[in-house]
Amino acid sequence: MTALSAIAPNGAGVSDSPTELAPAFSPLYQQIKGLLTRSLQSGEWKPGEAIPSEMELAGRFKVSQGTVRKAIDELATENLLVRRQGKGTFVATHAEAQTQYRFLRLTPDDGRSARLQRRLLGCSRLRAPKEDAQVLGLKSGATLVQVRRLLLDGEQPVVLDDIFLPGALFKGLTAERMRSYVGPMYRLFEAEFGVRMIRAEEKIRAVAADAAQALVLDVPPGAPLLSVERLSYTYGDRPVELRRGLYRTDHFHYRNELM
Amino acid sequence: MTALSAIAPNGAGVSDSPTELAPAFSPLYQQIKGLLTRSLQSGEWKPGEAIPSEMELAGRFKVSQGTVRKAIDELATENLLVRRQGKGTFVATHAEAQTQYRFLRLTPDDGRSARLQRRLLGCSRLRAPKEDAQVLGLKSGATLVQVRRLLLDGEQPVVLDDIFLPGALFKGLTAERMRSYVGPMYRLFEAEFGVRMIRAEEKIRAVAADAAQALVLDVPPGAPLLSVERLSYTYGDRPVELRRGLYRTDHFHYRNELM
DNA sequence: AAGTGGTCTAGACCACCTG
DNA sequence: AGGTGGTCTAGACCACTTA
Repeated sequence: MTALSAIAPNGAGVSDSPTELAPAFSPLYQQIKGLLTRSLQSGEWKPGEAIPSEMELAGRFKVSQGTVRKAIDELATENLLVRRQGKGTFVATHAEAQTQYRFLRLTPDDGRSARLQRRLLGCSRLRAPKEDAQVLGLKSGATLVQVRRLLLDGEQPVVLDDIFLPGALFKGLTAERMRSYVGPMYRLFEAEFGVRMIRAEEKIRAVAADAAQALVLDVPPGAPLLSVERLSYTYGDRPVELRRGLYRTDHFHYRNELM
Repeated sequence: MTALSAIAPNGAGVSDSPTELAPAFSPLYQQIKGLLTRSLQSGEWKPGEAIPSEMELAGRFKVSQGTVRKAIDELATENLLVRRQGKGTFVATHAEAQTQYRFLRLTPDDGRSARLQRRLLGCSRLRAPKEDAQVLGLKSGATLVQVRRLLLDGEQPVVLDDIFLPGALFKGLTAERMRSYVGPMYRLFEAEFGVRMIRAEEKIRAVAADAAQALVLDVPPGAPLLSVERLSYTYGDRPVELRRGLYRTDHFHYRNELM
């Protein structure tokens, strides 16, 4: 029997009093979705790998193909899975060119497709300040890895940012390791540390460059910069990365689509 | 017979040579989606109204309910339709509280749910500059309506923006009409002019306030401001509104979700 | 009770990819 | 040719709303 057999058809398991405001009803495909997510989370299927076919999963879970399909559909629109007709369904990854810089919304004002270069300015450990610990769901004083870096368009600096990661999840992350790595950071994170970034929230403000920032970004002190604070989440909506970035927007802009 | 009867099952209508790179295959539900979109576009079903039930549409188009359902599903995720279990499927609108300020991404830094007040600073007609005409898909020199307004949080100005609309679509739009209207602009546009905003693209930059802007927004000249340029689209991906806004981000921030 | 959307099934067939 | 995802159907039943 599968894990599903324990769940009553109407999801009546725990709560059966209609006075409760609990979910009280969970469609089969949602339960399947949960099981699939758990397999992703546990690393049973790794980024880039194919998951079992719809038919096989249907057999495993003792439901029809259509039900599995609907579960996979939702995971695909959430960018956890990628469907490829004729080939299979794959665990999403930050490896492919298409999804590589999915989270970087900075675009050159002209149509160019600039590939920004990375320059590491520092990598150190520190005790998490109360506030940072809180947003990352850590105890204040927990160890953080801080990575400071610069992104350049040719010779011109464009982005200066600090990346904060829970030390417990990123043991062994060093400047050397990152310098020798070509490709997006998020690819390194998922491949080397098993932490895959799923979604992120950003808070954007306009700020004036202070003296130090101005120097690094090669702008006059007081120049307006875009401040971008990003909190990234992994499976199960667990926050695992905090970024504070400063973007020059004299030749680039942050593009966004509202839907 | 319905409009569908003219479409061969394999979409083989026009192009049948496999050497072409044309779509060459369009699922039934996509065709249904197109027909539904046309009905929305033509105003057959107005914002807020219910569209026919799935069964009725299935009968009209001579397809199964499941196929209609899939078409509606996609239109619902694109926010063109809203499903309400037990009641029906409705044309989306900017009227409801939930979707009212869907496009305004500005949020107070503390958790408050600030309701910004609108103050109209001007409303005039002008000939479209070449660039503006181009992004709006108009001939340069075409008439534009320009609306300048200020959004305030209590006494404090937060947003200053200019709205540019094609004059041909917004005949009779006056400052009086807008002043007497309570509720979101986009609600007025869809209710009074039949122009419904579906989605938008924004370009965001950090800029320094010039003297005039600083005065209106009550900040020192040179203060950093968020520049937000928005191009809004209606049915059929036709651009119909250009906005240039300046946001104070000393107590607010632009929030964004990356997925 | 009747009507609506929401779920689930079983089966057929199509489009795409690979060996 | 055989496997995978993608489409479509017909029918059953469930959940929610309204009258």
